[in-house]
Parts: sequence; C-alpha cells; structure tokens
Amino acid sequence: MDVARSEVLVISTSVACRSCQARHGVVCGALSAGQLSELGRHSLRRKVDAGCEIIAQGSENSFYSNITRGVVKLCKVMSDGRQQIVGLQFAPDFVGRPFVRESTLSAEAATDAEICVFPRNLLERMILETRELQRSLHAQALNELDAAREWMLTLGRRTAEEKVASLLHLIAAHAETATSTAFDLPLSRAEIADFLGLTIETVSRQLTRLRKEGVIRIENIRHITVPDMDALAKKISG
Amino acid sequence: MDVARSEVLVISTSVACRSCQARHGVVCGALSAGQLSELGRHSLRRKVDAGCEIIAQGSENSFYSNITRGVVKLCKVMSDGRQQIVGLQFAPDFVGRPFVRESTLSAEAATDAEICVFPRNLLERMILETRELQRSLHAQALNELDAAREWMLTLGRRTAEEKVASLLHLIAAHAETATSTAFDLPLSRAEIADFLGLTIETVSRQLTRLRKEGVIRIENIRHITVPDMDALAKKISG
DNA sequence: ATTGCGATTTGATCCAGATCAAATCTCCGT
DNA sequence: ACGGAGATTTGATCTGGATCAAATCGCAAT
Repeated sequence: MDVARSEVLVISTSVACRSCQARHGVVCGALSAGQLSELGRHSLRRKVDAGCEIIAQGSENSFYSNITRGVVKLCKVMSDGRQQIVGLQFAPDFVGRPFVRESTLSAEAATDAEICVFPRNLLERMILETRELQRSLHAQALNELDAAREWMLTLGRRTAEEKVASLLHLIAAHAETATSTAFDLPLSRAEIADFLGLTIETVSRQLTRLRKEGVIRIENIRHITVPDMDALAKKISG
Repeated sequence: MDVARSEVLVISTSVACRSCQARHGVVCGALSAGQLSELGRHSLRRKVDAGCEIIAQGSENSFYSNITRGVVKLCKVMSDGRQQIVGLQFAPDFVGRPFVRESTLSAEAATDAEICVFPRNLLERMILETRELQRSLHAQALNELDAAREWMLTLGRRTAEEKVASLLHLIAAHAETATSTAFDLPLSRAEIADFLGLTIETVSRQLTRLRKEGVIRIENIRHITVPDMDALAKKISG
C-alpha cells in the first residue's frame, strides 16, 4: 500500500468503522461508543488483493490496521534477497508495531483481504488513553510472542517433514471451516518455504511424501484435506 | 527454583524491594512509592546460581520476577530431548508470561544471577490497576517480539558462520563493559548450539574459523575479544 | 482449443552441517 | 601436584536438504 495515497483516503473517509465491530477487531472491540465514533471518522475500510504490501520493511509506521478478512504475512528480507516469513496474521488481528518509528518487517496480504486502517497518531493516543485497548494489544503481543517462540523451535530443531506438518497444523487451526479437516493454503510453495526456512523443492517433496503416506490429500495445488488430524499431529514431534 | 519453597520465602520476607529500584527494573520502575512498598512486603530478592531453573516448562506460573543481575535463558524442549533457546534476558528484564496459567517454556539462569521475585496474584492485580506498569510490560513484550522475529530470520535463513557471528554480536550489544569489545560468553558451547539450531561441533568449528580469520580472539573458553566490531558485523548479512 | 509463462513437481547431484570418534583442555576435589 | 570427568576441539565420514536441471501442470490471454 502506498503511504501517501492511504493518508489521503483516511482523510476523505467519514463512515464509521463497522467492519471491525462486526469482526470484534482487537482495536474496535476495546473502545467505547464515543471513541469508536471518533476513530471511525478517521479510519478507512480497505480491500487489498493478494500480494499487496500493507507495510514496507524500513518504511515509516504511519498507520495501523485491523484485519477483518483474509491472511496477512509478516516478512523480513535480507539485502541479498534471502527472506523469512516471521508471522501469519488472521482476522481479527491488529497489524503494526506501536511506538516504533520504522518498521523492521513488511506486512503483505497473503490472500485477498480486508483491513481497517487507522492513522498512527490517533491510535497511539487512544492506546495511551484507553486501558482496555492497551490491555488488548498487550495480550495480542504476548500471544504473538508465544507463537514466534514456538516457531523458533520449529525453525531451529525440527526436520523438513516436521516443519511441513507443523505448517499444515497451524493453517488447519486457523481455518474458517468448522471441521478444519479441509482447508485452502493461504501461501504458495515459495511462501511456505520462506516460512519454514526450506527451499520450494523440499517443501514440494515433503508434501508429496505426506500425500503418499496417506496423511493428507492434495485436492488441488491450494487445497488440502486431512483425513485424520491425529495422524498429522503425530508427524510433529512435541 | 522450587515453587513451594519460593512461596514460603515470599511470605517470610518483609524488606522493601531495593534491588529492583537500583536497577530500574521493569516492574519497580513503573510503580508509585506506595505500590512499591506494598510489593516490597511480598517480594523476595534472590540469588540463583548458573543452571538454576527459575520456571519449569509446563509448570504453573505462580510468580514473576525481575532480573537484577546476570543472564537468563528461555528454553523450549521437545519430548525427544531436542531443545531450542528462544530468548536471552538481561537485567533489568521482566521474566514470566502474565495472564497464562501454564508456562510453555523454561527460564533458567545462564550465569549466576540475582532476581526479584513477585507473587503472581499481586503482580497481575497491579498490572491491571497501574497503567504505567501495563505500558511498560507491553513495551517489553513488543521488544521481545522484535528480537524473536529477528532471531527467526537467523534460524531460518542464515548460515552457520552468520549464526555464530550474530550471536557474538548480540552478546556484545548486551555486555556490561562500556566498550563491549571484550566480553564473557554467558553460554556454554552446548547452549550456543541450542540457541542457533546447530550442533556443538559446528559452533566450535565456526568459532575457530572466526578466530583464524582474525575477526575474534578467544582469550579463554568463555571470554572473547573483538578487535574490530565492524569486521564482525560484516560477517552477518543484513 | 492453443499458446505461453509462471508455479509446481520430479530427478540428479552436491555440499554444509550432522554424526561418529578421538584427542585435548579445564578445572575441581583430593 | 595428581587424577578424573565433563567440556571443548579436531578429524573422518555421512546425509538431509540445497542446488541445478528438466519435465509437467494450471491457467490467463488470445
């Protein structure tokens, strides 16, 4: 997303922030009706296509957002092009790093998504003013920290097969279907590789291996079925 | 640390928490004089030897602490024994995971250390009551999250040499000497391996390689000198 | 339907780091 | 000073996953 353009849009909008309320967004869920109305006057509901960069690594944090639909990937890239996905976020997560000027990572829509965009200054003021918002963002930060550390174990100590199984398990847990036994992958093979610290070839080979073992079925390139979730879980050494 | 024993000690102490104040601990730095005095009556200053387990993975979070001296490692272990260090904490960091019943990781003193121990219930009440404490712990959680994600990049995408250089750089940045060009390693080779997702043999080989290249001098097994910090930094691809 | 191109899979080979196996080094207790 | 045991280094070899190289698939544009 282009920063200058987004600021123009923020100013021009005047509708209340209904999308977040509907999804119990982290931000809107913590605000009073009055605050919600003030925030709504300056916020913007925005559709972003898969691949759209919401925040660029190294750019100024000039706005924050709530995801209301879709999946966002957080990514770090090195100067020589190597890159690592360091987090996946799902609705209704908050996106952004409060209280730091420059972003150390990029946030990019992994699927088509919808976000609710808030101007930085207004939101930071509300965080400092509103205990419940602070508490709620603190809770999300702690949850993300738990997830990041769990993933550090996966990156540092699990085999390729365990890594792929871990990813499928993670996606299944966040899938929107009730059963979560069949789901769409929000990531391409290249993105999966960047999340797992592997190459696309290894990811592909491990997926076909899991398929041949009967642990998963690959309905098509982006759609997986897991006949027996326990069999998948057994692939991940605890 | 034995949980039952620590609770007895907490109850029996009645001195104010002066060690934290001196080090501007995350907790004590955020409290008023009155709160400090209440907290002090229920807190405990405690020396722990290197290797002492402060929190056990899977145990109940029944207290929190502030580090006032030394280094604490956060560690996750798998049922088959593989383990991964997922964070290092230095004075005056806060140790513990507020608002969650069971710890998903262990915290262990990496060096001889001193911590200030608070009972869980009292501290959680103070977090909810005291905006400044909430803010301060939120800030620490966000910093730890940044550090965890930076380390995910290291674990997933850097080579063994870059990993070892990254670790030395990290330690140097937290060293207590002003120059930080010479420092003690708070970790054994085995712990370094568990932090970097490598084996001890690879860690040892990369250290001697950096030594032979003149990037570091190994004064003795736990003490490193870096003649030129830029040369070390150049080993870490950005 | 056909073409074209990027994404994915599959195959062949390579190599960074793991594993197995000794030497050394450190340092503690006697 | 003298064991002795664990920690560290060094050496030899192996291997999981990377790299290089082709197919093959999926699908959008014509």
